[in-house]
Amino acid sequence: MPRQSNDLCDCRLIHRQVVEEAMASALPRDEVETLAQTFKALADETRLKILWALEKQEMCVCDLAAMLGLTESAVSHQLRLLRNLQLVSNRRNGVILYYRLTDNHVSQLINITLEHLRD
Amino acid sequence: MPRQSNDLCDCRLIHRQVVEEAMASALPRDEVETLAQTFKALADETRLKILWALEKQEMCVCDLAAMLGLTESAVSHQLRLLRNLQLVSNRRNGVILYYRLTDNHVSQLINITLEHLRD
DNA sequence: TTAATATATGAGCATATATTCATATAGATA
DNA sequence: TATCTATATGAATATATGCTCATATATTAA
Repeated sequence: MPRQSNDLCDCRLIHRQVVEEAMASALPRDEVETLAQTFKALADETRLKILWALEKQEMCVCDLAAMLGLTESAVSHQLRLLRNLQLVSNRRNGVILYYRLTDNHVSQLINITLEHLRD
Repeated sequence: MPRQSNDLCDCRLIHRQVVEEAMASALPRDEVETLAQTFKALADETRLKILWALEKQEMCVCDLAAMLGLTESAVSHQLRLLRNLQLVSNRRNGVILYYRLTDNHVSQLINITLEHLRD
């Protein structure tokens, strides 16, 4: 097993040029992280259902809990995650917090992905 | 705490109509699952790097391992996952398996998401 | 056939994640 | 002020996930 300890790695290198090209055109570290973080937000059925519902109308925490059949605590935890990523925002009306999508980027992503999956 | 045991759920129901509308326009179960599965595939930095690289050129397992600084076993496990979702395919040339994207749907999704993140 | 190489796979481990339960907080109401 | 309500949060738990190590498989070469 030919190994080389150079600046690339310490495992086998069959196509050195290919590897160097791939590394040269790799995504910047921060963009990979942000991409992964965004897809992680969408990689959960509960969050997908929440985002899908908020695309149509704003909803409070207990409405979402009722819709999902989950505790309000579970929904609140997920909303915090989505809030931290600025995917959802809320407005307060008295005691009730109404959640909505911050913008339409997320729902666009979901819809585009749906289209891809449907063909 | 007013509770009702009806066909919706057993938690508080503040806006019954809103909840019913949300449930009526909810995504079908299988589409939510497929969506989540797809986003899960993209929700990992290693897999994103692999897909990004394969968008430019086909690569074998050890090339990918060299590029990523991971063991070939780790890469092989991720490739199996991507293969099962039919996001990547391979061709054999002797002992070497060359991996490529099955189609351009995935890279389109990544690129669209990147654009959204950049503004 | 035997040995070597490239990749695949199963088990195990460490970490991440989603939910629940108990409790805290903030605004409304008496 | 005191209390109630809607939501938030921390801790705990169960499950999922990514990687490593050891081993298996498939193709080539001797």
